[in-house]
Amino acid sequence: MDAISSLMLQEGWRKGPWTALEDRLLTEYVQQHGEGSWNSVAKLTGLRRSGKSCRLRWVNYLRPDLKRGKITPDEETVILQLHAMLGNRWSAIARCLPGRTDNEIKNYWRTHFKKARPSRRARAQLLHQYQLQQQEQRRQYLQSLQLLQQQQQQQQEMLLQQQNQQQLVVKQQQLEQQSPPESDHQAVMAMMDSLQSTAECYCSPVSPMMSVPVPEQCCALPADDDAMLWDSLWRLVDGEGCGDGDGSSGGEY
DNA sequence: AAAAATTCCAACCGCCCATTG
DNA sequence: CCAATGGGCGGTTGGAATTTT
Repeated sequence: MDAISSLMLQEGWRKGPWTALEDRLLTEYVQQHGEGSWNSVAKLTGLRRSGKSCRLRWVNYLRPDLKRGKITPDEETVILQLHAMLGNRWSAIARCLPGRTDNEIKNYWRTHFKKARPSRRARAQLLHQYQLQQQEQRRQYLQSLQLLQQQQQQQQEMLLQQQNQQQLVVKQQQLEQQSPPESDHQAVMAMMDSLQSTAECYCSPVSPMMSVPVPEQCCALPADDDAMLWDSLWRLVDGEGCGDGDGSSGGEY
């Protein structure tokens, strides 16, 4: 409690819910003197309320032109459109909705549209959807990986076959030329080396696909504590959202 | 049926700006 | 020019009512 508030209480200022009598005194004051000069309400009526408190009570509750009851779908549309344009400028939005107060609109927005942590049931549903999505992504990934490996294997086999055939042709040509046994042996060894290096190249354990993290590593999430999951989910959602207009609010949205 | 969670809303708080003396 | 005051505004709180578990 700040110094002014404690001083007000010491001097007998009332706080909290208004009584019917206080409402009547305030209404009579406004009828006689009009709106404004709120600090003189206490002096003239004997009401033990601060000027600020009187103004708030009048503006948000006692004003005769206030519209009671729930916000209508039409009003909701106006609120959404204006908030998209103006951001959290509740008083400006309220001026476009006769009979509604900035406080009312602010409360309505916070209750219905503010991005908040969803209910337990909603969280469970979202988590279930997320898990199903992850399973399907993992399945598709493994399937494509398998297909790619099969293709690579086939290519490798075809290449080896081609090279073997070439090797046989060359050897036949060399035999026909009746070259000396030493050089023949060297040529065969060289060809063997060449084949070996080609095969190694294709069977290399560091193929590009293998550098991609496996799904199990990608999807490693804490089993019990879903806080991190929700944090990242809301961050994802935030990233897709349209932002907050003027961005003037202090960390709430 | 009861406890826990969530929604709703009146009221307050603190900051800012305009006015006044 | 400057401090005091009044009024307006957006953010936050507290508790009753309602809904969910």
